[in-house]
Amino acid sequence: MVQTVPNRGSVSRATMKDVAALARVSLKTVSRVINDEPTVNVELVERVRRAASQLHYQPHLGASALRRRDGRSSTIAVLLEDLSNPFSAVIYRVLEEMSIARGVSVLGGSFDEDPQRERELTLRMSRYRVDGVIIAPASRDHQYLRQEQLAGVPFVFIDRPPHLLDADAVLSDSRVGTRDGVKHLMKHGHDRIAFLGDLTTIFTAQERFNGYSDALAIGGLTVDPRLVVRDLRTVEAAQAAAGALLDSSNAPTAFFAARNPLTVGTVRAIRERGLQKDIALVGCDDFLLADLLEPAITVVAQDPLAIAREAATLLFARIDGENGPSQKKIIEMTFIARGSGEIRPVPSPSLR
Amino acid sequence: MVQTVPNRGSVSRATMKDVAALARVSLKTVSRVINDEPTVNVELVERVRRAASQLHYQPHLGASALRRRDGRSSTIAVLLEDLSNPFSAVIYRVLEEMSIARGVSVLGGSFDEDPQRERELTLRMSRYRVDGVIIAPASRDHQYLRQEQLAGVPFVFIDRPPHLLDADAVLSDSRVGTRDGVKHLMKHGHDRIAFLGDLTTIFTAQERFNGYSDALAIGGLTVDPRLVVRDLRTVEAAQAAAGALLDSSNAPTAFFAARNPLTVGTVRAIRERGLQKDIALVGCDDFLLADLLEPAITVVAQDPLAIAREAATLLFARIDGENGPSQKKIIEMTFIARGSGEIRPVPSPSLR
DNA sequence: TTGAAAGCGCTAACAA
DNA sequence: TTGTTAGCGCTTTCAA
Repeated sequence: MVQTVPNRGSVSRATMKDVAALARVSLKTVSRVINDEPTVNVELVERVRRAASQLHYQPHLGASALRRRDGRSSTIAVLLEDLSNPFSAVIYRVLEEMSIARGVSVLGGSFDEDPQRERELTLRMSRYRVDGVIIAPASRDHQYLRQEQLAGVPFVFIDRPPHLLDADAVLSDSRVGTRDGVKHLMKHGHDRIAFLGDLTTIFTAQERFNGYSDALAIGGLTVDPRLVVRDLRTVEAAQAAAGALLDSSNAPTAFFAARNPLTVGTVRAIRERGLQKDIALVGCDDFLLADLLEPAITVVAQDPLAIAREAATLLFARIDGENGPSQKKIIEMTFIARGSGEIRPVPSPSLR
Repeated sequence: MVQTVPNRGSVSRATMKDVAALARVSLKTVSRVINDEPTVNVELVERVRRAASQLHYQPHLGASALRRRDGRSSTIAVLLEDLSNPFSAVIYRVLEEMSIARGVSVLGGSFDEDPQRERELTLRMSRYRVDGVIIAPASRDHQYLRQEQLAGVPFVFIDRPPHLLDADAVLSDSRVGTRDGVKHLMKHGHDRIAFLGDLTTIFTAQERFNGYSDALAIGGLTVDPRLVVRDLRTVEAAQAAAGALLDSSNAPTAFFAARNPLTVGTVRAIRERGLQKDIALVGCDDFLLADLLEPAITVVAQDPLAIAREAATLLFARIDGENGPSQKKIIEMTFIARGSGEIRPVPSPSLR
């Protein structure tokens, strides 16, 4: 019954023609039954269904898409920075869920902040004739997508807005979120707050830096460039940068880390030096177990679930023919105080 | 230049025919150039390339697949429990990476341990005529995939083996890994070790329980059913179960948590009671920040990277025509001592 | 080396 | 209500 050698390609799949022959009806009648068209005699429906099931018939979506007027492939593309990072993974999962409910499958892609790869992946998706695209872009020039748009493919940008292209977008209010996070530190007496940021080319990284500047300005402080380190990508880079700051003669009393891995790197640097009770820290983006660290990490959290839901809603509306002006949805960030952001500055000039 | 209203569907895509007309060659010559067939005059190649680029031509993979002999869709399916959990996310990401390198895209799906959904999703993938499938199944009967296999679609099972179906598999050595983890606790003086496990229907969950029994047997101990709680799915459920055990009259001195969320739930229960210095814990599966908790969590780690690499290698070999007997690859687990597993039992009979 | 004709599996348009 | 014919965009086959 169960064979030892996987039997490959020995049997070809049944087609509508085969089903039609077995059910003794025309090809078109099978097509009608498969597509649930109501104008078919119940008896024939029954006969076709039986034949299809007997032959294990599975419709060929590609062939169907090729011929239909709308050309729909029942596929969307979801292109994110890195599907293995928790923020992206949650977004992907929600999009998948909402797509499945519509009978649509998801082609996924990651491009790690590489604009060149973004372009390649996106244009590759066009070869699959996806019905729509949700993208968190790495590049800052999206004119190359214009042709796709003209061909009728809707794009929804998430996390970062489109540049030189008119398209829907769902964004977090990073600037305000960061501003509030930094203000929170200032309220607790800090005036030497370091900022660790991601690539300056990334929209949200820039927004977060702006929010940091805003907060300082509101408090009558100015940005001290010696306390700002940007273009950090990894836990290790952030750990090194935070460590160097802590070891310097004018060490900060608090950190704002503008992205998950940078927060983790900062925690490590602070821990290494045994300063976890003395140095304050607010992170951007929540992460699993942030509440189990000691002290627990205060963060400004994005809402990946809400972002994904909004994005899917916008995309499917476009796919269904909505063609009003492009929409921009802003999802607010949430401040979560847990301990690390409520540490007051240690009065002594030398911390160690 | 940039319009206000996204222009949808106003322009149709260029086809090979259009490119042929512009380049003043036949359709077939365009096909040859697009497919990099060597037998085309350089001058014509140049002309076709120019025309294609001018028209923003993108080949239609669906149409191509429909006609070609091998019917390849340049697509594989990756079906996992939940793409938003870190273990799955890493696997997905690696598979995506290896696929892209071959010019193949990935259709993803999650089915949350629901056998019914597994079946629906997998059969849906068949409508896309995917070239192969990588699956971490929820069900224990995979005969329904037989037809797909016969139609030439290779399947590679990961994390859990195929049942009633002959197919390749890449598995972790959960039983041995767990056994070693539990033995480690016994070596540190524990003889009342609780086991928290996932759904008993899940292969790996069963294997891990067997490993636990093995370790106890080797040490001359027997399984105390009052210390075993299974069918736990969430952090909250594990937290409640671990808490109840800790509060009981014969509380364990150590825990083995057979899956990530269960480990986290156990940590929470122990913390709530201020017992983190008294109760030992070994978790199955590593997780981010396990080393930053206090105490840091000792785990038996799987290697999702290696699993994904092996699985992709097997799958692509099958796609390339390899048709030897089905393979079974076992990936060893790694023991990582970090502190929580090295706590010795507190001598006093009442811990609190 | 290049091209013309047929047809992959399906749906649109129309006829019976 | 059912069937026939044409053709979606491409590759195969075969002829030039």
